[in-house]
Amino acid sequence: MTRIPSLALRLIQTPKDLEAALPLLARERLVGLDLETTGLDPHQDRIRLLSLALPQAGEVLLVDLFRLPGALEGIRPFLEAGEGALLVGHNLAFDLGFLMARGLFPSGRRLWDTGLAQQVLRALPRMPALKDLLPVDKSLQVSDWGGELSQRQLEYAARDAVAVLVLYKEQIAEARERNLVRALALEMRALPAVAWMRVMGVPFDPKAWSLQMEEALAEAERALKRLARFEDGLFQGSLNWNSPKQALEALRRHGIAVSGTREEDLAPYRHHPLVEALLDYREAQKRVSAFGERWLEHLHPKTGRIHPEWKQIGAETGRMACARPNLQQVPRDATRRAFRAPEGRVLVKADYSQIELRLAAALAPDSVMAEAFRKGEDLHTLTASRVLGKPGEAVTREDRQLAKALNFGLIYGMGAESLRQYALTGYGVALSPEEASRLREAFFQLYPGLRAWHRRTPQGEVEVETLMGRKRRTSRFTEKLNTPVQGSGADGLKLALGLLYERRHEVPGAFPVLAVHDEVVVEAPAERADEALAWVRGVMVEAMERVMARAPLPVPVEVEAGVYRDWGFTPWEPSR
DNA sequence: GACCACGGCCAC
DNA sequence: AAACGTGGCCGTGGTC
Repeated sequence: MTRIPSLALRLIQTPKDLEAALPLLARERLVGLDLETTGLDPHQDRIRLLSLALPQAGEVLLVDLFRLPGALEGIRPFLEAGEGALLVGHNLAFDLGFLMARGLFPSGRRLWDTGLAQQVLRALPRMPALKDLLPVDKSLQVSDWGGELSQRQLEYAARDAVAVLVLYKEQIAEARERNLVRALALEMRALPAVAWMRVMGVPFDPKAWSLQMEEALAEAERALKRLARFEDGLFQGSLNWNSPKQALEALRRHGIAVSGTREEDLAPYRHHPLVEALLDYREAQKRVSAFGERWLEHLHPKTGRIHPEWKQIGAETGRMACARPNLQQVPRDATRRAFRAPEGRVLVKADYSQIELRLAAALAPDSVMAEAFRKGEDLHTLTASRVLGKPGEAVTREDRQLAKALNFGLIYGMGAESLRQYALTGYGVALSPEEASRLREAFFQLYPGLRAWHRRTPQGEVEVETLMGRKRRTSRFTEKLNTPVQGSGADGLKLALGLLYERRHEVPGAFPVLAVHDEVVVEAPAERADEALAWVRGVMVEAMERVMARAPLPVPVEVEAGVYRDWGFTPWEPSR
C-alpha cells in the first residue's frame, strides 16, 4: 500500500491567517480538497472545516469556517478560476453540493474526483469508498464536527486531503498508460453539472401526486374485489395477491396452467376474468407502492423540491443511475404531471431522437441505416417497408410496431425465439417461430453493416470501448454489442451536461433538473423560455455530434425539444 | 431489527 | 450456431 506523507497543519481561524495563506494557493499545481460538515444535507447542515492540501508548500490549510465564516469568499477566486491548481477530492459531488448551495461554482476542467476516476479505471458501477483505495482512517468521519476540534480531528481532516493527491498520481499514470484520459476528462467536466442538478432538485407538486395516488388506490381496491370472487372457501379473505407464490397457486386452482405469473406468462390467458383482474390489480398496486405516499418523504423541508441521489456512473456501460427516489423510472403517463415548474417558470424537455439506433449505425458501421438517417427518413417505417416488401405508404401502424421490435431487439444480438417473445409482450405483435426467423434474416439482409459488425465481434473476453474511450471487459456477446452503443450515448449526454454547466451564464436562472439517458429537462424562467429552448437544443446537438464524430461513419444527431409547464404533456402557453 | 434472494415491473 | 442491454424499488418469504 502507498504511504501517505504527513504535511504540516496550518489552522486558519482569523482574517490574518487567511491573508497569509492565500498566496500559497497560487503556486500549487495540485490541491487536495476535503470538507468536514455537520451533516450530509447542503441545504441544512454547515461546513465546519475546509481542508486544502498544498504539496508545494508542504502544508495542509485547515480553514475553520465556524471561526471565520467569511473565508469562503476569500477563497472563492481560487476555487472558481478557470485556471490554476487541479482540485482533487474523493466523491466531490458531495463537497460541490455544499459549495454550490453557498453560491460557489468551480470549473469542471479543474476537478479530479478520485472516486469517479476509480470507477472509470475499473468500470465499476458503484463508487468505492476512499478507505478501500488507501489506508485511511475513517473512524472520525461521523464525529462531532460542531464543537471544539481536537488535534486528532484536525489530523483526520488533513489526512483525506493529502491521501487523494497520492491516489491522483497513481490514477493519472494508469489513465495515460491505458488511454483513458479522454473518458476521465469527460466525467470531470460532467461532475459539477451532476452536483448542480442534485442541489437544485426537481420541482414537485405533492397535491397533484396525492390525487393520482388516491385514484390508483381506488382502482387497486376495485380490482381486489374482482379478485375476491376467485378465492375459494378455504382461502376466502386470506389470499395475498401480492405474493406471486400464492397468486400462482390460485391461478392453477382455476385451471390456468402457467409457470409464472408475469404479464408475459399470463399473455395467453389475458382475457380470462381472473387474469384480467390480477393484471389490473398489479398495475394499480405498482402505482400505489412504487409511486405513492413514500415519495412525499423525499420532499425537502427547506426547498420543497426532490433532491435524488444522482449516480454519475451508475452502470458498467457508463450510464448514469438515480436513487432515493429513482427519477429515471417515473411512469411515462400522467404521473409525470406532478413534476411541475414553479409559478413564473417552465420546464424545457429535450431528448435525442433514436440515439441508440443512430449510434449503432455509426459504430457498425451500416451505410444503409446511416443513409436513411441522413435523408431524415423514419427508420421504423423503412425497416417495415423493406422487411415486409411493401411501399412505405402501405406500412400500417402494426407493421411499424413490428419494425420497432426488430430495430430495438436485433441490433443487440437478439435471437429469433426472443424476438418472438419481445414482439408479443413489448409490441403486441404475434409471430410464429418461422416468421420470427424469416424477419430476423430479412432484417440483416437489409442492414448488412449490422450483420458484419455482429460477425466480426471476437469470441472470448475482450475489452470493448465507447466513442470517448470508456472501456469495459466482457466475454458476453450481447454486452460486446450493447456497451459501445449505450455507453457512447451516455458519453454524449454527459458532455451535454458539462457544456450546460460551463455555459450557464448564457441563460441566467436556467439549470438542468433531470437527465434520463437520452433526455434532459431544464428549468428556466418563463420569460427566457425560448432562449432556454435554443440553448438546451444547441448544446445537446453539439455534444452528441462531437461524440458521434469519432465514429467510423458519423450519422446526424437530432434533438426534439419543447417548453412545458410540467414533465407530462402540458404545453406552456406564452400568453398565460 | 437488518439483511438477502426472488419474482415482478417501472424507465431508457 | 446462438446470445437484446442498462438500472432501482416493491412486497414476499426467509435467515441471522
